[in-house]
Amino acid sequence: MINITFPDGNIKSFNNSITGFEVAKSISDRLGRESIAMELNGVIVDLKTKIFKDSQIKLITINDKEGINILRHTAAHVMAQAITRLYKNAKLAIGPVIEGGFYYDIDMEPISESDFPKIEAEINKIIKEKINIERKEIPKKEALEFYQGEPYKHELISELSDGTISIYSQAEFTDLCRGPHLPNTGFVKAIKLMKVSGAYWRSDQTKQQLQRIYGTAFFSKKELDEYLNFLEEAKKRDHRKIGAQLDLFSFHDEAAGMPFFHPKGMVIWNLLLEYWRAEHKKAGYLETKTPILLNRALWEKSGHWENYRQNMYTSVIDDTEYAIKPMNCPGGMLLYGSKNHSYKELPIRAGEIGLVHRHELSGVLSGLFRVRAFHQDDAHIFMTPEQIQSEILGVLKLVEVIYGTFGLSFHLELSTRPEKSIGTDNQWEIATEGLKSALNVYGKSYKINEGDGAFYGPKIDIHIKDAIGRTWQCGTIQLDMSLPEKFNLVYIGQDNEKHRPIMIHRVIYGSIERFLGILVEHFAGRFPLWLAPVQIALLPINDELVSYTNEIKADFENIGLRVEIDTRTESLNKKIRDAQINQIPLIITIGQKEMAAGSFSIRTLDGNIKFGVNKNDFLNVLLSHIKDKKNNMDIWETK
RNA sequence: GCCAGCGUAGCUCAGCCGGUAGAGCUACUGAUUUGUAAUCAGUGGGUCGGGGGUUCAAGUCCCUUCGCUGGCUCCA
Repeated sequence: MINITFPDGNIKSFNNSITGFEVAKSISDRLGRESIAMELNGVIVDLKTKIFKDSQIKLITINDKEGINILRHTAAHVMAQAITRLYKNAKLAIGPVIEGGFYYDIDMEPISESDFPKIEAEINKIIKEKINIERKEIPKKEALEFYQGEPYKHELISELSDGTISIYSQAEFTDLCRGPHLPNTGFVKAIKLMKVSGAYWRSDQTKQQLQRIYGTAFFSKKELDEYLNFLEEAKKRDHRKIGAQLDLFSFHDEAAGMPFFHPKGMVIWNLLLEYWRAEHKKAGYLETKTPILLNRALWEKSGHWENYRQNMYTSVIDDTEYAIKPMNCPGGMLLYGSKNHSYKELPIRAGEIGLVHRHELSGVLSGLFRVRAFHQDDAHIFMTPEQIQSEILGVLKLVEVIYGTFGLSFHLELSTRPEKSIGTDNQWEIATEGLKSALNVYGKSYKINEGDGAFYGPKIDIHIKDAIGRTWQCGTIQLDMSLPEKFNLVYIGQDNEKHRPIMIHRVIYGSIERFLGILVEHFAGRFPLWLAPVQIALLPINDELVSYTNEIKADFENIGLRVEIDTRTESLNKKIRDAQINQIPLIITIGQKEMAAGSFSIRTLDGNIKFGVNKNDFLNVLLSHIKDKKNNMDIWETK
């Protein structure tokens, strides 16, 4: 007899070599049906694993978080099985679980999404068959022999340490796998192939290109549908689509990856910068501007010519080579170096809305999210080592204020020294500790990415979370120990000696283009009043009211509101519809009643209408809503 | 840059096995003067992404090039 301890502390006795499944069934039929794996003494294993000694177990059911990864892992096997049935020459590489689903890299003839129905039909057949999934452990030697005809598996196994190797079989299909897996294929209730793309074996361009087939799987059709709805929702928010609909920006073949901003897009752009400037001024920043085109000698000095050359646009002018800046920092270094600095001046916080160009690979361009020309809301802070902590804290506080205004929450990640890096151990120590202590004082928990820092210094990355839960890295704070050295930047200390300043690069919006794109998706095109390109649509209900409505328009414009009047000879319904489609937050219809009473009927984007609103009451509410940069669309809400 | 898919009017899309391009919306014109999500009628608008080829004939087939989409890779 052995004793099994459950998470709630209960202990039950069972016969030796009982399996997890039998334990589950002994508790309840339902648990027997819904359990798919178990945590045995802290390790997640198959439900069929036999238990030989007193153990702690936690059953994992289809309702547990761990369950979904096991499911998707099995789903990847089921997909691979279906493909090997349909494509006899297919050679399997790897098939991991990823966020939102799984993929399998397979060496096979190129396929397209039109092949999916056929594969899915085979997958569903395998699921219906409820094929038992068996784990076997065999010596490495035997595994190598078994996978003689599968070059990728063979390579993977040969790299494993000697000893036994686990393989999983379901009917004629066997795959090298650590596991665990579902008890049988019938547990995969809802599976869908998502997309296919090329991927290199081991991500190496010189190696064989494989077909990477993506899929996702859930324990129920309902969850799958919910997930597909989420993707649908994300698609609806696509800034490329909304940007065109709302006439914010466009792209043209003549300048691939370089956005053109339309007047309405520029309204948002300018408001973002206006706000940025106001907050930075409060935080003690100065604003600077450096040229876009700088000669080769500068880029050689900064190291970009050597390290970043393939991303830089270059040109020859009067026999001299020039490069269009991909980063603002070298220009910023020249600015600092253009005069002497005393320790009394430090910290110097020099902001720059800098236009940079980077020649990104054609395949990676994507709307405003990945462009070849963009503006960074850059700033270089020059300081003494003692000021690191307070300066980092200052940036974090600014980040909090600015993101908060848009209703974006965020989390922090610290990246430390990578293998390939410059600088001394001591410098890295000071810099990394400086960042850490600032983060600790700031008090928000953060994630550490060991070895993920820039070659010139450690950094803090700031990831924001949008309205539908997606995260985006926007802000970053990078300590740079290299550039001040290369440009021989100094300040005169209290000791009357020259000292090397510590420098940080930091951005908050990151790329203004990209941040604007994120905001489009975050708000789904429904910008809060303070940001809306057009805040109010004025709709006279007939031609006789046009001149009175124009007077109101002039009044509104005089107090700084952005207003459009719709004088087309269309029905009121049509005008309302168009204003709503254009996401104009407030629609004011002007009829004889309003003109007589001097009041407004105000319709908001949610379709609610308030009739007979007093003009001054309305303006008071409206102006304070805008001034406070409120995110809620309901201007009548007081908080 | 690599793989796959796509590119027809300002927008969304149709166009079969090759036979010489079509709808809705938009724009414009006219009528209608509208009370909270599409009034009616008419007119205009396309070197079918560019170049080359096959063919009596190419939006349709082939090659090439540019761009877009999804990935890979890169970047961080």
